Amino acid sequence: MVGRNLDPTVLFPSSQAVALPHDYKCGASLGEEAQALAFPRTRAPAPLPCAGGGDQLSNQHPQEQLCDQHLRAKRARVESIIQGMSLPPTPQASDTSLEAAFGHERERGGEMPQESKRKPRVPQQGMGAAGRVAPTGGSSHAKGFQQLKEQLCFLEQQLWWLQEKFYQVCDSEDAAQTQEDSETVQPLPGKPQDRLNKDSGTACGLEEAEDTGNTGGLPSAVRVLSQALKHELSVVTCHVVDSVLKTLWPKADSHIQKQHHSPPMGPDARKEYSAGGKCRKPLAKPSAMNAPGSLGSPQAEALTGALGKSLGSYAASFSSKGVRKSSRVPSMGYSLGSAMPVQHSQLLSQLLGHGQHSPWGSDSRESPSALERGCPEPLKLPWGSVKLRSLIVRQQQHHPLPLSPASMESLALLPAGRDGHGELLSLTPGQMQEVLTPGHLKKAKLMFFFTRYPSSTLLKTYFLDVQFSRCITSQLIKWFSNFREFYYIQVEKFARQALLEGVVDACTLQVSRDSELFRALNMHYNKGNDFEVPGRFLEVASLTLQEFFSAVRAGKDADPSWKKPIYKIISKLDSDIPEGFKAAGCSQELLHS
DNA sequence: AGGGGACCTG
DNA sequence: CAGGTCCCCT
Repeated sequence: MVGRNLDPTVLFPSSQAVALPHDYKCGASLGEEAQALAFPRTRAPAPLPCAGGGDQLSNQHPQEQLCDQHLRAKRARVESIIQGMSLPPTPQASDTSLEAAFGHERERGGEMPQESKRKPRVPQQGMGAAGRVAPTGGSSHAKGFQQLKEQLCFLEQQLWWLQEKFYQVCDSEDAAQTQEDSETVQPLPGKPQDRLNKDSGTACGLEEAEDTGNTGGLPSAVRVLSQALKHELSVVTCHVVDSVLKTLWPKADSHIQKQHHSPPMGPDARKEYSAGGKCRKPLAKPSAMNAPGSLGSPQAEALTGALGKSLGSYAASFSSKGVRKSSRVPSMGYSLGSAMPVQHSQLLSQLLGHGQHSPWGSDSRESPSALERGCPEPLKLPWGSVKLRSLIVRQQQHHPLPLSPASMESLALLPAGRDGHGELLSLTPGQMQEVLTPGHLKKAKLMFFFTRYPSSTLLKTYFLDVQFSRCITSQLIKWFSNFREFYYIQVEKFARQALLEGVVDACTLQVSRDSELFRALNMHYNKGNDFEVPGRFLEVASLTLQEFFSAVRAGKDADPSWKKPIYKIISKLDSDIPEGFKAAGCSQELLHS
């Protein structure tokens, strides 16, 4: 499936839509920035109304003064809103200043050419507390707070985007009016700061646009439209702000407390969290992502593992034993509290008519269950994407990039490391040791239903996602050797049992799907019974049983190598393996099915 | 499930 | 010698 890679332009297909000024600052730093950007230098250089800016103001046209005052008042309101949103939830947390928290982003902002500032800059919800390398000791408390800030930032950016969206509509209407300003101001095109400050007063519907004079010259119909749109925008904005305050703060407290009482995501905690992922999943959209059998889960878990392990915080695997038929809700264990921003981004996307194709890339992944389709398309990625994925994971380790939960999700869709747990060990260059995973084992077991004696060349063609080495090859060979061993032991056991039970005719020994022998074999090779065992296997098993029965009855088992003729017979009964097993990543999916 | 050794074979 | 098989053991 194309589009699963992590090319930013793919991750953010409508990056223009989410484009935010690169130098946009979250939280406390916003005020300063907004001042600088909101007011053209040629006008009042951001004086406070009662702080001695009077001289400059008095030089201005009375109407301009009025306008300035309005603008300043509105700016103050917006700033207070945003600062309020960014305030630390607890006094202890206030020592981590937002300035410091986003300092690196500020630095980056200065280096970027202005046009590229529209690059989407979404905070790393997914990495959050778990995936970030905390430079300063990094107590879990601080991490939690840091993450909250990032969530805020995320929401704020959506606010900006919302406003920009609105202005895309209004721009054409405003063009005539703003042109006269542009002669003195020359604002950068498409800078939301400008726009925000132009219209920030309408936030929460406190005032309407006509006060600002923005719509002064417009025809009344356009004006009505403009006001209606602004009103809608205000309502949406209010909802977002409200939900930030309502949803985030209580959560913040609980998280921070929780983090104080537990070590950062030990194996047990990880398991708990994975299980609890169901509950934390956003309720917003029942479609797509919450769909039972959605493919998000296993890979997401793998990613969770990758991220967790990237911290070296734990080394335990947590292979899911979930049953496929039960509605396995994807457990997006990105990190603490990540569900909320996803929810909001989806909500906003829908509000803005993006539907499933949200700029956060959380496209629907509803699809038939993995085995019905053979192997899922996200897993049919070429090995190159694994490298890409590892690259990104590594980059996130050292230089965390702002990745939204949804983009982390996309990342999760890439095949994890060979081990199926996304261990970074296998992602590090030089140590790119290919390892067979539990998923590969399961795949091999299923393949055993078709072939008992696969050659190494055959194995190579069916484990395309494995970089074969001498070790890998012998490991796989060994697996099948073990499979055969178990298989023959079982068959021999049942053959002897049949003999003891007085079976006379070997031909009466048939292995059916409800026979004990089949159940024993199926239990081992097809645990979970989520694979339709081919009828051919039953025939082979029947024949094996008969051969063993006959041999034992003939007393051939006195010969130490009495099994070898049987092996020879059985080895000729291999059948073709379905092509579906060739799909790269199939093993990953099988592991979780 | 899988490690390891003995043994066979091309 | 490498690859493969079998057997024993944990």
